[in-house]
Amino acid sequence: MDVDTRLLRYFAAVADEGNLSRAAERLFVSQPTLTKQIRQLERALGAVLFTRSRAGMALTEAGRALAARVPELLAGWDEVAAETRRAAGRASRVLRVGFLASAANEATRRIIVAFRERRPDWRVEMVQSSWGDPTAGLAGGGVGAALVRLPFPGQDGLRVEELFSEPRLLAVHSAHPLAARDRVDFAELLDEPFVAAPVETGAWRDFWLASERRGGRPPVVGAVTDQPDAWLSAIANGDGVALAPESAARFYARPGITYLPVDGVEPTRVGVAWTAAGDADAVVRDFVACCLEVRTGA
Amino acid sequence: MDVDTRLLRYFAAVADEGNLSRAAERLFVSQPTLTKQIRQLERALGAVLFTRSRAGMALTEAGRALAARVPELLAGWDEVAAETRRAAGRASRVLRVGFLASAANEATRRIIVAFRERRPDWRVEMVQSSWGDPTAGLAGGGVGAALVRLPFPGQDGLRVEELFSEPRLLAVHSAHPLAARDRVDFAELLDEPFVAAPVETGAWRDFWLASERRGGRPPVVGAVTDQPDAWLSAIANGDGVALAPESAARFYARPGITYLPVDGVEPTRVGVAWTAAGDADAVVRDFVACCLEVRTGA
DNA sequence: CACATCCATGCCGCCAGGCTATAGAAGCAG
DNA sequence: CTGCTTCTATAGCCTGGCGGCATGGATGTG
Repeated sequence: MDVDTRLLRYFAAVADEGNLSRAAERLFVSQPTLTKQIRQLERALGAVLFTRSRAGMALTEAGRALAARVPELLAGWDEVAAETRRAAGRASRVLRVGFLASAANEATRRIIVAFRERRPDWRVEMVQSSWGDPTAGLAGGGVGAALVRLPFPGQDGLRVEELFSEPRLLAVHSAHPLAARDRVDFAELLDEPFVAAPVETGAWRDFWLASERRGGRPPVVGAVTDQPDAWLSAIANGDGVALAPESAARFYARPGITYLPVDGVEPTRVGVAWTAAGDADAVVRDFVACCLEVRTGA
Repeated sequence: MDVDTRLLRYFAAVADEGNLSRAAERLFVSQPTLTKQIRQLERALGAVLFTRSRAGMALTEAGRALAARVPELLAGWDEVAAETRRAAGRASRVLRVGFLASAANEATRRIIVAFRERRPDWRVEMVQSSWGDPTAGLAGGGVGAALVRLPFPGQDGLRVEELFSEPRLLAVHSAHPLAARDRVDFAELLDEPFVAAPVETGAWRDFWLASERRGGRPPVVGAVTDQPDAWLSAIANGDGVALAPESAARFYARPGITYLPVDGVEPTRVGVAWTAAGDADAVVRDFVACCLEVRTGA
């Protein structure tokens, strides 16, 4: 029989959560959709996978058998898709490099120029990711290397080299009372609503909320965004303030947004990341070498 | 990204055939459908998988990378689905037994009774397959054992025990000139149109066409069917004649069909088959033991 | 007993998979 | 050289599936 990996992901989420409503929320679909999709998978397989009750969804023996194997199936497909993309890139001599927001700022250009000098018959294709994926595409296998902001979830499973750091500023809408200040201390911001990254980005979101500087107090979240333009709009609309790299004042200068120096928060660090498999790839190694070369020269 | 195994099967067929039109025919979809589905897979992956030309579809480097891995992905899913079904069967103490047409004739009943005596808390669920699948469901993993007709393609990869054999008769429609005969020699039938099984059943179809008794002459195929009722209809309609097990005169007695003894063809052999994994399954072993027990008593 | 929470069903809208018809390009045979 | 064949691609249409919302039934909780 045929199956869509989407159905398998749905199944895995329900198996993991033990509850259709929570799994639906996690998958960004409605609960009736999920109940119908799970039923369809059961019909297609000819096996009951869950027992239903007010307490939620408990796996049956067949369900446990499937739950044990589905992760490797999904991972297998992801790996094959990634290898296919890598093969496509090699064939067309294109290195796909993932990035978030402004990547490595002005250094990005110098890195690409250096790479072109080193490998004139290759070109770099910059592939933007949302903040929902702080690995900038590495996790999904669609890119060979990525320019990232540290720290981020999944970092431990990747090769990472820090390139440089830059101080962080506070971004506020221009009518905000703090906009007239020369600088602000983070301690003054504990009750300010913040524009945050999605919850599933974990440590990355905590970093940009400066959670470890809040003395255990939870942040006030005014909006959640995962792309720069949405983030800028939320700030300009007064939904919240945000910590931003210093370069944002140059790369994201926007009417209605003021950037202020802020004391009491660590600088943000920019790095280059790649997968362990990239170690065996001379093209990826060359790209990383160019990043490190540009770092030294900066 | 998500993918449907149907798309991967389509890709594999095109990769194998090198031609959309032939692959479409093999997959029982139209050529425009296939061209659209392959394009969609390429868009989803972000990689060109084929170069197109009047000569057909040639794999690119990315296509070759994918083609190398897709069979194991598809086999992996099939195996997981089969294991899930087996787990479901164990949980509900149901042994699913595949069969074709009349299974093991009257012996079927005796086998099931014997199995019930041996394992009173279990039951047998008989699962019919079409002749398109002479393994009677074993290949797809939906059954734990199967009552089969020998020989059949895929047999070498399974465990098989012959149970008994029976002579073959000729089935003709009652207005056929041969219907009045007491018996017929196969040599007289070389120019008769035959009702055949699907081409992809290979050796099984050859067996039922008695191909090795035709001195190299290709059979005349009047119709192709894959289920008993369609087969009987085709014979009764005069589309062709067919070799049939002797038991067909009892199990498929039909107005308008006459069964005649025929000389010059081997008898048909009935067997029980199961997968190598079944050796480790005590329930499957017991079922096979019951089959052998009934064979001895026959 | 009222409410909350869980899963299931019904209905609707939109989109995807499949079809037929047909077009364009290119190779082949006469 | 021309007509035909064969290959893939596109357009338009139809039907079924995916997803939503509204709501129902069952059950646990305060």
